[in-house]
Amino acid sequence: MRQPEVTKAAILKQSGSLFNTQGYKATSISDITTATGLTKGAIYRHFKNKNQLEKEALLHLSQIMFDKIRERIKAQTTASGKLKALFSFFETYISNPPVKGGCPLLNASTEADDSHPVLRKQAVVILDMLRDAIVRLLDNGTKYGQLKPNIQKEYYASVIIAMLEGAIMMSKLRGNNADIKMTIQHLETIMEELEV
Amino acid sequence: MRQPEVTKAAILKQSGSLFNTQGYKATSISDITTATGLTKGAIYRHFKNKNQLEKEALLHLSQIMFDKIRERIKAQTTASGKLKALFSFFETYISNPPVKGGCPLLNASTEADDSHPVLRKQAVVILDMLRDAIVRLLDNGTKYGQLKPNIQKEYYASVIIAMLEGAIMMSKLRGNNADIKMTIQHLETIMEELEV
DNA sequence: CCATCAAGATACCGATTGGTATCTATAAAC
DNA sequence: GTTTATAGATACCAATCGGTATCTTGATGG
Repeated sequence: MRQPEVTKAAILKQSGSLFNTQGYKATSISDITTATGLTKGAIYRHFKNKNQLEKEALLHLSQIMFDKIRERIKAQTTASGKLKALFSFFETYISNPPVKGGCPLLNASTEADDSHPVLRKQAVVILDMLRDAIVRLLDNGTKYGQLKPNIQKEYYASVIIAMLEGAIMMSKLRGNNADIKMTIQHLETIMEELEV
Repeated sequence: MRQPEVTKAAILKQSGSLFNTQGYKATSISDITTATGLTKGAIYRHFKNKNQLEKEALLHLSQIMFDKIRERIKAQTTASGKLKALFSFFETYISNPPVKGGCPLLNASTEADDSHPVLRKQAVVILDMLRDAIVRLLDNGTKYGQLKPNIQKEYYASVIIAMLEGAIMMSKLRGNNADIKMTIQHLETIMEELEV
């Protein structure tokens, strides 16, 4: 019954969920041992310290997120359709969250930006991945003549991410998805303006 | 030299700064005693427990924020000018922050939403105040014929707040104000569409 | 079937946590 | 000038923190 990879995956899954709901600092190693049924010995065998566990757990959370996004995007054929699929993914973030506790990028960013360089660096990487993905979608849209040429891609990527993350904060705080719905409605009108 | 109100104000100021940069959970009472030069006895005389101190400190932070916003808004005469003044206030949030550690609403929201009901409730109140202020600005704009009639005020308030908060997260994480600048540029084009 | 080595459990460490009980000192009231 | 109330200091508490050293257990290669 000894499967180190399975154990490590279980630690990442449980700790990721706890970090994303309670916060990184607020989640203790003891919280993770009770959640996993393992002991400190098992955890510190796979991760050299808590910082490293936090970093890997955040990466794991973002991978879950990106997998779900990719899945939805692949089902669409046009750039505009793919972007709208991305928006609708975020709309389900409140009612049917892929990971408990809201957006891992938002949570890690706000907790880490001033006091946790390791976590912050990992969050920057994730933000870059998200931005690059959106830029690529826009770029393909213009390349295949689905979107207007000369679109300021970085500009729209910033606007889209800002709106989605800000809306998640609002809806998460209020406990309903009214804000995220309105925000996505606006993002969809932006998209229509970009279509040829 | 005994001035309880002054002492309480100093505790709120210092603890607010610490909570907003390090996080609420990550800031200990000891951190606050060293920052203020006071002792635990002084702090627990003015606040019955840490939760209460956190709540009042968040309110104090938001008051600083709203005071600065009001100041800028008063200098403008039109609804559109007042809203643009609000945007430009958030643009200075990174380079010249009125409170260290980014937006108190964003920070408290993401930390509290799943695990800290007291702080969360206070954050909801602040979000409501911000939203109401924007709705009122839009309402006055239509009333005085400066903005188009039949504007969906709640819709635009949501969009504006989402964009500002999301942009602060991004710029704070990256350590530059490129994202917030682009986002505000977009908000200004939205405003121009709303003008008569 | 046994030796080996790593996976994981147990037990412990000093430091720090939020909180409290008690004491001292100071400013104001009379 | 003495009393009184309270602001604030000091000293302490059990619980918990992240981390480590050590031990036991289990799977595997020979």
